Amino acid sequence: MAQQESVVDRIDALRQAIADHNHHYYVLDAPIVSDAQYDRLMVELQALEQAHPDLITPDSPTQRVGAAPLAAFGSVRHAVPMLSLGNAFEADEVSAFDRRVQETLRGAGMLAADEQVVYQAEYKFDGLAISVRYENGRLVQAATRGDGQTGEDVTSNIRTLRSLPLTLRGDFPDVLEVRGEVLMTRADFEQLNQKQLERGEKIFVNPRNAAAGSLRQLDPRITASRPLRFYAYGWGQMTRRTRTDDQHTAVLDWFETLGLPVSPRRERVIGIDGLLDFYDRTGSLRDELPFEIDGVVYKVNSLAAQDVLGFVARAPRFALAHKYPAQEETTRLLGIEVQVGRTGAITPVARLEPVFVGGVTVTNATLHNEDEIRRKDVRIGDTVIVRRAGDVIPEVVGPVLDLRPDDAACFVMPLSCPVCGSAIERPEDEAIARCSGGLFCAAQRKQTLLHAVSRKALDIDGLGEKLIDQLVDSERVKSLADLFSLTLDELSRYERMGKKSAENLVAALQKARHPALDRLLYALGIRHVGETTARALAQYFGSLEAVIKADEDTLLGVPDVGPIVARSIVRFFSEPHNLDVLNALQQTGVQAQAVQPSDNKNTLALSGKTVVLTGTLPVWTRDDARRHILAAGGKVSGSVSRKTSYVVAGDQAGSKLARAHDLGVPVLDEAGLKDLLGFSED
DNA sequence: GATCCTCGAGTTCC
DNA sequence: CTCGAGGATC
Repeated sequence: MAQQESVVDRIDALRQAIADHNHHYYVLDAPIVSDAQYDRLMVELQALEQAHPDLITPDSPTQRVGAAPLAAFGSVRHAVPMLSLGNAFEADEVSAFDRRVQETLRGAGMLAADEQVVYQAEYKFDGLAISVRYENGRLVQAATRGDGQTGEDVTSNIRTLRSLPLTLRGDFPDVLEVRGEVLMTRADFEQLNQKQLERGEKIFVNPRNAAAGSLRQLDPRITASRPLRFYAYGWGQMTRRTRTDDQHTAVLDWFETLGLPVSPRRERVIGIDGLLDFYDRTGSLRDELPFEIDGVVYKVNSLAAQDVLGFVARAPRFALAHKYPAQEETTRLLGIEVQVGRTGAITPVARLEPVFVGGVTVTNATLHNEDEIRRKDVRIGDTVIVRRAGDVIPEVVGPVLDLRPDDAACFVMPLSCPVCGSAIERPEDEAIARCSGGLFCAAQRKQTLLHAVSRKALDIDGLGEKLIDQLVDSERVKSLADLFSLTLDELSRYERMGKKSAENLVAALQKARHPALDRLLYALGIRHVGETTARALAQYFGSLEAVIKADEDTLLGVPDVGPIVARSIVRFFSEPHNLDVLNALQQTGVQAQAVQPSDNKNTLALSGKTVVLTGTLPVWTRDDARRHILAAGGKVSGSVSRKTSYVVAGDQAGSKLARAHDLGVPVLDEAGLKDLLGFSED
């Protein structure tokens, strides 16, 4: 008997401890035991319950994953309807909302003439709205929003969320319907997808879909394995309010004392200025939050005032959702075309039904390569999710499988180049397919020319895609050298070429006849020779002739040149066609400026240092900063590593700054960089 | 041989 | 910016 007693006590103690640890881990975000210790408690409890099945209760933590899979979700009628919120995108819509609230409250004598309304401002999570019902402190039911009146019964799935207590603590009311959002953090989402990938299961396109998919599992064991969180922001039926206060914020504070995870940021703000300020501050934090939000929500903080304001149709008049421009939208994938790049790389491009996302209308997006299309499983005719996040370049995230039409077609890589008809080849171990036509292919010739005249190469202004198209199509220009024999008169005959434009172009060509050696080398478009390698070659050899004469062994002596790059260079200069072009260039008076192979390297301020730039600097552009660093003997790199000497961070610095902190790399601002470079400040 | 780091190449819209 | 792949390093 006594032994039985102690088993009961032990089981109680274990359950209490596990609930406590869940609370610390998920709600307070401050775990007090290790995962291993937690697991040991759980294992002990399971063992005891197995030995004494009669002691198992439904709110034991072992019973989070309860019964067998469901055949279908039942439906639940909400005791108090789950409403949607009015939406605003623009500041003047928010002003109008605030004005209406003021008028109503003044009319009811609840707001003095010169008084501002007090609001609670909070995140609008991008997840799923859920209502969780507690009776006598026990979790008895959970439902989705559904149509607002009736939702789906997801009780057994919601019970598996460890952040949600199965029993409330403290001074709880008899009946409490907690309203909140189920979501997945970005980090958990990434991890889940990683796991799905390893197991060969389908990956989710974004945290929201992952959360929705996880919650809509008929087998709660699957839901239990998914890292879902819950944040409370409101309530439905509630038999008693806090006795102390009559404020929205106070009710949520009270929820916290009941052990419920409450929306982590809720500020009291005053008047329209407070609202818009919160919107702006949150907007600049948005990309760094651990979860995704699609806006913020404002609620009149006084509950008495909320009652007075009441409801219109299906939305409360006391609350408003202020949304950020969508970073993701869905649209239709009309087709997949291929582009031919300078090196012959065949890039599939998605043609999209125009869609407004992230502030611009997107019609095209790269799909990178065949593997990428397969990995994302996008098909022509699919409804796809398009994202245009912090970075500028739109991206097809993935298909909405539920909306896939029966006739959706897979992309097939063409066998021959759409421009020149040459075979398209893809080496076994490479991701990229290439047109084998070389410079026989007009697309490759055009891209090669565009590359040669680009800003970082010969920097010839006034030679855009349109003109190059015409020059190449008319066969007037077959190689880089032909550009330099263009005359004012013949240029004027091309479309959209006025006299002034033609003069400008001829002047730009004249200026480009004496490029720095590294620019010329880069302009030639030798495979594997980019800006950095071109500079290294120029430094090492000093003249174009020396580079042409160099054999593979000599080239291997150049920093950052290995066998593949060396072979590529030798091959380029042994190609008769390329030598012809170089001769022709010389004929038209193009002569690279010789470079002094430098040896004063170690005397400069930034010799041997690697600097990474991130964010927007207050005065200099990125390119200014780059040039100054190079001039001081430093290198500029794109990614932060342990070898990075400094990170120069400007406004809106992102992941690189975080990584710098992680690795203990010194961080400078623009002024710090200028100090280092010996610029005087004034 | 593995791992880390850096470079090259391709990309969208206005 | 992001990938893929070449080069350097241990």
